[in-house]
Amino acid sequence: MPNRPGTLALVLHLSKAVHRASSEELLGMRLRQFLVLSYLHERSPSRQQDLCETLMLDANNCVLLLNDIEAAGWAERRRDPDDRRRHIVEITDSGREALFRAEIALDSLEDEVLGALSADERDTLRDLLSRAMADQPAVV
Amino acid sequence: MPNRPGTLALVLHLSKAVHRASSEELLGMRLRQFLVLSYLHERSPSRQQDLCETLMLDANNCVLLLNDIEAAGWAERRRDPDDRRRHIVEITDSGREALFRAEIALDSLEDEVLGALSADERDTLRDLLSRAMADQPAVV
DNA sequence: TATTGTTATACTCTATAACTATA
DNA sequence: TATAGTTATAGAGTATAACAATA
Repeated sequence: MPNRPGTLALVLHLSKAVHRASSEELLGMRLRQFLVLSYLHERSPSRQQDLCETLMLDANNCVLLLNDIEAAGWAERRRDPDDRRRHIVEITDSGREALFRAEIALDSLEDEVLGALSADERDTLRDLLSRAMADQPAVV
Repeated sequence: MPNRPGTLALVLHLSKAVHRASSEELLGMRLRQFLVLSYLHERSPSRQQDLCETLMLDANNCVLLLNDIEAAGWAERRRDPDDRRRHIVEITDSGREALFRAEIALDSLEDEVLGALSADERDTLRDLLSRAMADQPAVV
């Protein structure tokens, strides 16, 4: 009969710890907004649909999130000329600056949350998580 | 300027993938109930307060969660004779059985979510996560 | 007076369904 | 008819404050 706290349970707990440790005040934005801008920083312009799927957001949720981000001036949406039903999302210079500041803040938060691990161990952790995520069906 | 998806962002994404992949139907209980029973399986009887702190649950949230778990017959609460303000929580045989079935289900889910990693790599991941979690301030 | 647990309440996040426009 | 995005609405999860019982 298994009993040790499983790997997935640990992932859930650590995620909760990150949510608790992060605040809008610290990042200058909400955590979910940060994740969107991080995505856009790597792939911009990007189709709204791809963004939603990769970040595992409901279509509805995605719209509301992008509304706020666009209102903050961090990204812009425009119609795809090839298929006017689609939206193309692109990060703005202001968005990159906000993202940069948030990343600095998140680095210090990472020191806090992963303080028990050495630099090498954090690299290992990151590599393992990255490969696990790449295999997720929802991710494009 | 940093740009790679950070380790913490990966933790958040993987956590979301776990939430998405798990269902009450699959586990026979809710994910949050599973986490409580897992805790109790290791430390039972346990003070309600300790349980709340370790699982990073609000006092309120903890009460509601334990209400449901107790109603399902998976755990019991009783007053602490030494301090009648406190509650002692103890898992029941029925709770252990339900936990066991859920763990079996979660194992297959782990295969799904961590399918990209070898057994050794999963052990490494579990070790790193476990040590990171042990260092969290909220955890008793 | 301080603490543990509970209740009441509201807020955030997420999910479902119906609607608009484009194809 | 089908799809991308939006809107409206409800549900789940979480947080805040007031309360009761006990110390």
